Amino acid sequence: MDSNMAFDALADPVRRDILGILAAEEECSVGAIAERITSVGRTAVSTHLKVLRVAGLVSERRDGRFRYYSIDPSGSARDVLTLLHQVFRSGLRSVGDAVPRAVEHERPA
Amino acid sequence: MDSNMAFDALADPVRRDILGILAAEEECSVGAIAERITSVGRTAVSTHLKVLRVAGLVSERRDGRFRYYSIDPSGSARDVLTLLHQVFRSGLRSVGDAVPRAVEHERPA
DNA sequence: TCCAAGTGTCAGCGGTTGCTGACATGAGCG
DNA sequence: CGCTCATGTCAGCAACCGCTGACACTTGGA
Repeated sequence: MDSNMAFDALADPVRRDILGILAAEEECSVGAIAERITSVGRTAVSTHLKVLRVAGLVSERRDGRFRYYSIDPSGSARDVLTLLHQVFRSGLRSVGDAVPRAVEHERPA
Repeated sequence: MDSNMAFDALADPVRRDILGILAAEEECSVGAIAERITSVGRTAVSTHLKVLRVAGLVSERRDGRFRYYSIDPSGSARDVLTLLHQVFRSGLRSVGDAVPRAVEHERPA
């Protein structure tokens, strides 16, 4: 039941902001993320990244003094999505159809 | 920005339990739900249902002294799913395909 | 009209969480 | 080596959250 932590991690607006940045940037160092997050300091960003990593939503790559974080699409996000689909199945047929199609013409920056 | 409340509502395990019950029962009174939730009392269940309702995840129908709650698939759950799909797009192609198919052979208890 | 059932609301408390500043760690560089 | 940079970790505090018991409200029925 790893999705417990994932749901918890997703509940924080700052953490969702971080995920948004990573979704757009592909890979980002802690400092680069902290520069964009103006609501809290670097320490808080570091802690948030740990929560996201433990929850299995992002992955970490170390390179020298830097640590690069990126979205982990094969992590617990799958469980979250699956669970939500099971609960809200009816009426979500359109989302399940529309979203993957919208992904097609998305520009990978 | 209604999905903020939805993410927050989904973060609580008891609330996810309630959603699971409603997903299986189609429609349920507060007392019936509280009977199945053994971890907390009726008061807490009532409060949780309010959170879920304000967040746009469940809908309420009043009938006499009873209040029947049910999943609201057209509520903010769509926004949550859409947002998650946008963030975790890559590698979720399989989920977007597999889940709706898996729903087919789900036994309507 | 009175009472019981179903539910919402509130005060109060205990536990949790998130933020910050200070310190620790570890890698590059002179 | 010694210094600096990038980052993690910790203590402490303030804010928030969830649970419960008591009470209020509404509805249905005798």
